[in-house]
Amino acid sequence: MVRIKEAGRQQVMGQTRQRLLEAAAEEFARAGYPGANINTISTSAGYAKGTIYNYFPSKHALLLALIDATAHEHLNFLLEQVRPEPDPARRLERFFQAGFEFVSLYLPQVRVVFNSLNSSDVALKAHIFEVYQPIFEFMAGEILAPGIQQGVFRSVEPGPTAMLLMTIYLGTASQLDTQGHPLLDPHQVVALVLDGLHC
Amino acid sequence: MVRIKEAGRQQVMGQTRQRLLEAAAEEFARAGYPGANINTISTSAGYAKGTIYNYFPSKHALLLALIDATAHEHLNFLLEQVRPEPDPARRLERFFQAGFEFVSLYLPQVRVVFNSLNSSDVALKAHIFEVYQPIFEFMAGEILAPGIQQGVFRSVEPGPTAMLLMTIYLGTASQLDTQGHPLLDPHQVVALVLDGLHC
Amino acid sequence: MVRIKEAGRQQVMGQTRQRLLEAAAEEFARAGYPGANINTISTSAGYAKGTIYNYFPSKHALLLALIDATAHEHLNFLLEQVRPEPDPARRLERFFQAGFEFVSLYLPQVRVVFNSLNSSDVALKAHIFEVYQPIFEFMAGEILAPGIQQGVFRSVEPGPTAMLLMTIYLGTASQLDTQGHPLLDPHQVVALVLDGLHC
Amino acid sequence: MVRIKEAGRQQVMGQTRQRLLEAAAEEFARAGYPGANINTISTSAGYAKGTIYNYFPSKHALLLALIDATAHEHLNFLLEQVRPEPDPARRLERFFQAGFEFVSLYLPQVRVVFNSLNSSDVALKAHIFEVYQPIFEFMAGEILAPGIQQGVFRSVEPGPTAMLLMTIYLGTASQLDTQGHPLLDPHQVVALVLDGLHC
DNA sequence: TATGAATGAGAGTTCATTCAT
DNA sequence: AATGAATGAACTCTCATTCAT
Repeated sequence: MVRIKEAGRQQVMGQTRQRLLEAAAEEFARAGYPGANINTISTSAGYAKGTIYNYFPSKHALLLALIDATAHEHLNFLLEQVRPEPDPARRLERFFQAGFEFVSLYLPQVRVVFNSLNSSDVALKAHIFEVYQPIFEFMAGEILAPGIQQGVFRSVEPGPTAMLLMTIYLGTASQLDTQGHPLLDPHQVVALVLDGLHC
Repeated sequence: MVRIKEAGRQQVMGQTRQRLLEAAAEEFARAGYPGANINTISTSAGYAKGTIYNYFPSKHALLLALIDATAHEHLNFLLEQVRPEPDPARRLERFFQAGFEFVSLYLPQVRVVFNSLNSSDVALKAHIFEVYQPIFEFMAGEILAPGIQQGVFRSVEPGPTAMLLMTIYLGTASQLDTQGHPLLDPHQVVALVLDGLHC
Repeated sequence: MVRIKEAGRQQVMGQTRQRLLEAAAEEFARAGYPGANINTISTSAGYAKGTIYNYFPSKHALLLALIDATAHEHLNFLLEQVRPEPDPARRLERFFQAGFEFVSLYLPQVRVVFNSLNSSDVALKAHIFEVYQPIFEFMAGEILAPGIQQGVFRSVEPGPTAMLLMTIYLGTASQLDTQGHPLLDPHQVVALVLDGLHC
Repeated sequence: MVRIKEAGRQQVMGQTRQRLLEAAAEEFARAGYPGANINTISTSAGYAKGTIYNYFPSKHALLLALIDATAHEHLNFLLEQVRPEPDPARRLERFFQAGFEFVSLYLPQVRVVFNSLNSSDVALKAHIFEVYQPIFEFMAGEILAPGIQQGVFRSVEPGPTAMLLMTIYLGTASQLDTQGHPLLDPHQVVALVLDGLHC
């Protein structure tokens, strides 16, 4: 019985936490981390001001938690969409397509990550690189390396090229007009990148 | 005599304004606009905290002035470096090289512009697009269009492609390690882009 | 139970608000609106400086709230003291007596209203006239008009005369020496005014 | 020659000082003493910010100088207009008429004096009473006392009654609508006061 | 005498955080 | 677990005043 109660509480807590993270993404994306208002986050999630401190010890911890959760979702989404495709060139294409789709589904979250990446907080950037490491590795190890080996891609260095592609991906996908639609067509971006990589 | 005095004062005012803009670039780049501290800007420029308000009526006006000045320098620098080269492909190459060089010379300024571009302030983004319009036009009208006409580049639409290249340029050039060196080699970026554009 | 808790909280909030309004009256009266220090108000009410912003969104909103509350008290006090008296001349007498008494009971509040009336803020003056309208109407409609009808007062125009009497009332009642005692005897003022009005 | 130069300088200084005092009256009347901006005063008088400090050592000294100059003008104006009339009742009438006229001619100046009188700065109020003493004495000694002696006025105490009348005068004369016209008709005020004083 | 760049104390206001309920 | 009144450090901005020219 205690166990059931415990489980119920955990579920409630999980739901509350989830709502708070979503509201945090919106607010951080809207105003930037320093300009974001923690009280606004809590109330726009439907709770009182103090509630958020039952889940996150500080504003900064909230940002980190949000980044971690986003990286986790990001990776899962990409792996799920891209891995079924065996061909390296098509994988790269799918990567960009799925990536653009993820951005449109999780726009505030991605903007928070992307803007944090452009901040000057060294520790924060390091943290993001760390949690995004699996995606870099996936790009380098499961897309570029096989493509080069199979003679589909030019013989580039997988590491720096993965960095370049990720930079292009995040930079282009996060350029949006006022309605939130991408300024750039993912196909166009993919075309340019693929032409640049093909043998 | 009055004229000389007047000129002297203007020079002093210009110098002060210049110093304040430089300090503002550093601080905005370091902390982002909402996190930047105006008093820090003024004092780190060597003045008392109130002095900055003799030159810029508000924090936001300071940001706009900084962006305008940067766009102006940016354009002049690129035109001066790129226009002497007649060949479109080499022009594009020089554009990226000069662009990366400008970023390394004016790193904080560029970061401010770039981060502002990723902010959610619609009016601010519109302003940036407006003052950067000449560079877009230069890329579209004096690099891409002639290249396509001369059969050097594939027949892409100059407008959107200029946008894409500018996005790639700014996105890659502003990725820097902790020492301020670019994470990505401009040659590599240019190579990818040129291969993507060539016929 | 929730209800009781809710009621308790409302009471606390009401008490805090009340204390802040009293402290505001003192400070505004002492230094005038532009010279008043909001932090002083909050701390002299026994709270930290930020607390006042939980109750009033700005210094100006605080002034308006204070004026409204004062007008409300002012009207209630006068009606309660004056209405029991049926005779118009004695009503006028009681009006001045009760008015002077109110001023001595709510000295800072009245000074704030009176000084605001002498400010150059047109919107503010209009607001005061609006919230004080019921007292003007009481004077014109329930003192002067019946008095004229009953042949006790000369046949003056109730509207402008009410304005004149209110001006004299507020002007004389708010003239106080350094100990806060009125410089002028209400009886003397009433005598002058009544002699001026009698047939 | 030196003398002439000296005289010329004095005249220039007198003119500048005069302009500054006029601008100060406008600004103090508009915004109240604490809200008034010294730089605005100097520039709206046609000088640079610093100039005013060549004439008045501080903002407060400027206020005092303005009050002194106003009291001086006020007294001269009233004496000149009222003394030619020998009859006490008509003197009182002229006093109010001339008083209202002075207010309309020197509106900002009078408002500054009147508002200063309603401030809580004890020293300031004492100063005003001191410089306005001659007007009080004129009212008591050259209007009320003769009127009582000649049996025109009721046997009131000249001192407090002078205070009452001055309060009524300043209070009613300074009530103005948004166009700067008096809310109250001086004839009406005089009628009420005279009826209250007559035997 | 007039100037205006520079100063810095101090204002109004915001908001991350605490904690008693 | 949720609340929201209270806190006070820190922020943007104002402006009386100084002083070298």
